[in-house]
Amino acid sequence: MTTVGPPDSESESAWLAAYDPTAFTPIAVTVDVVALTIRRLPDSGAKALHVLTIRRGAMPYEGRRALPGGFVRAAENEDLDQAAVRELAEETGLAAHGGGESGALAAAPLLSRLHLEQLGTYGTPGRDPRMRVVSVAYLAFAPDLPEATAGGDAAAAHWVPVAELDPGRDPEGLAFDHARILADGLERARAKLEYTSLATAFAGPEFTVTELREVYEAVWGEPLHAGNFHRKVLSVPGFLEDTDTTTARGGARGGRRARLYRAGGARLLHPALLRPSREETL
Amino acid sequence: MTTVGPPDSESESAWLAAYDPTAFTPIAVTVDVVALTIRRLPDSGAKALHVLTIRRGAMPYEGRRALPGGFVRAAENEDLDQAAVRELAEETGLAAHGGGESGALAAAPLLSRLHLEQLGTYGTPGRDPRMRVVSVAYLAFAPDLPEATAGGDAAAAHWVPVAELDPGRDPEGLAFDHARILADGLERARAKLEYTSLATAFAGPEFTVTELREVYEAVWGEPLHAGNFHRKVLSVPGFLEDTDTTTARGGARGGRRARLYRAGGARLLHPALLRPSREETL
DNA sequence: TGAATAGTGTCTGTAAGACAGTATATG
DNA sequence: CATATACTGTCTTACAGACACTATTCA
Repeated sequence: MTTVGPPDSESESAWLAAYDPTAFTPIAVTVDVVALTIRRLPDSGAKALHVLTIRRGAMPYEGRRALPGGFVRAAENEDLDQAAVRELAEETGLAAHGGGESGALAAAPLLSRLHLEQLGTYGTPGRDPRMRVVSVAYLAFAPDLPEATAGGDAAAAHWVPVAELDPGRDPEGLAFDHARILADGLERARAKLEYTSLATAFAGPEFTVTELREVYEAVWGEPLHAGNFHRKVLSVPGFLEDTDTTTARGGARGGRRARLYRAGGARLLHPALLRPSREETL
Repeated sequence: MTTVGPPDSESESAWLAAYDPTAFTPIAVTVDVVALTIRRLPDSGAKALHVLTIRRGAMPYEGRRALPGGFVRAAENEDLDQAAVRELAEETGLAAHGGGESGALAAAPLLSRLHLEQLGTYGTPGRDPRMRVVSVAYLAFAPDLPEATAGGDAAAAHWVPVAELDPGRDPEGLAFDHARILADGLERARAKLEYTSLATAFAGPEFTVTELREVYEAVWGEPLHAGNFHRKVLSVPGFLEDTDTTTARGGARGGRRARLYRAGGARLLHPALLRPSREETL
């Protein structure tokens, strides 16, 4: 650290006025993760979008669902992205909960197909009743992950269908402002499917066009025309790459075998796959 | 503030382990603002996109350009958005620099047509050599503002054509990671022009189609076909609203008078106005 | 063989871009 | 009138959605 002169409180060039607790109101920095995956509903067997939630084990909002998250470990020089990966790994139990700095690294292989991006930062005073907390929210997409098992905490982590958390259907709602964060994350995810190849992050390394369509249907929450979808995705350059293989079997009750594809190199889709809805939404 | 039990360091439900300086590495929270406007270049007279910058008056990066920004005033319960507006108002001198909590409010009338949105959060360890700083970046769009005058600080604020800050043309570059933040802000602005009515935020309350086209050309940095642009923007429902008036005069060297429009109610454009570039960008 | 699933052909309406033309202002 | 600027017509190509059709596999 370089030593600098007098404070200049109006710009980043200032020294923190702080280190004097009487003049400095601390702000805690946390990360929260909206982790999305697609899994079958236990009852209907239909594929639906799920979000990872925990049960809070302490006040406030004790017993309520919340998004996984926690403090950024500034003392360990932890980056924001690292903190998000670490929290996700700990909550899903996908990495040994050995704690310490190895957490994020140990998770790397299992979470390798994970897509992670920053969603936004939520820092309204009062969003946490205890103190001033600024939370950097992340959005994570992953292929179907194993049932989450709580890390070391008392909190139990579970995949919950996003439809169950819909305001109105959910009597209690998520803790803090997490309902808002989730809503922002869902809108971001829905929009990104339109013009990026993100949907492939929800699928395995090889997938059929039908499986890809089910991803779009689960995230957008509406059925798509199978035939037109098929022709459209194959016409986008660089989106899908043919593996020249097919599934081993057709449908359970008959049906043609489906061709297998892997994600192509394109990250931006031209032309885009626009959502059918949002018409006359004036 | 509610009193809670023992710390549970893995989730937001924890008390800060801190207030004990030996166990707590503080993180400073700041806001930085990418403020964009469109003004004529002094020499050519052409309209170009400008960004607001200050000259740093203290180490590190003393004398270098930087984005305006500063600490969030946690002690005053300041919201992140408020902090961004306050910093912008102070740096542009658009509000009395009376300081204190009235800063943001006093700026409201003058900055009323301002569009402000969160851009992203930058918190990589080491981005500020002095201490750990997490900065929430904001993107602001405004019609041509008066020449910025430094607030109370020694720093001088100026509108700079973004082309001058292009890596390669700019020998020294912006301080900290502000070049990256600016690049992210520009890409966001360019993308948002495509599918939102944001361009009208750069224009006055009433404007011609040609003025609107100049906004798109300045932000995208490439010429557009005047005729096709004209027909296209008028075909988007809710984008433009006819005022049934025209400009007082035609062009300086002859030419028809242009019809005046104001921004319509639509915030999302259907169909979108896609950038001509980005073709075969595979 | 019948049903289920995968994939294709074709038609229609909408929209983008190229380009040329018309309308109305200034000097 | 020459010229500059605003605006419109029309043609071609591309793409989205509707719908019907063919292809292949399973029980």
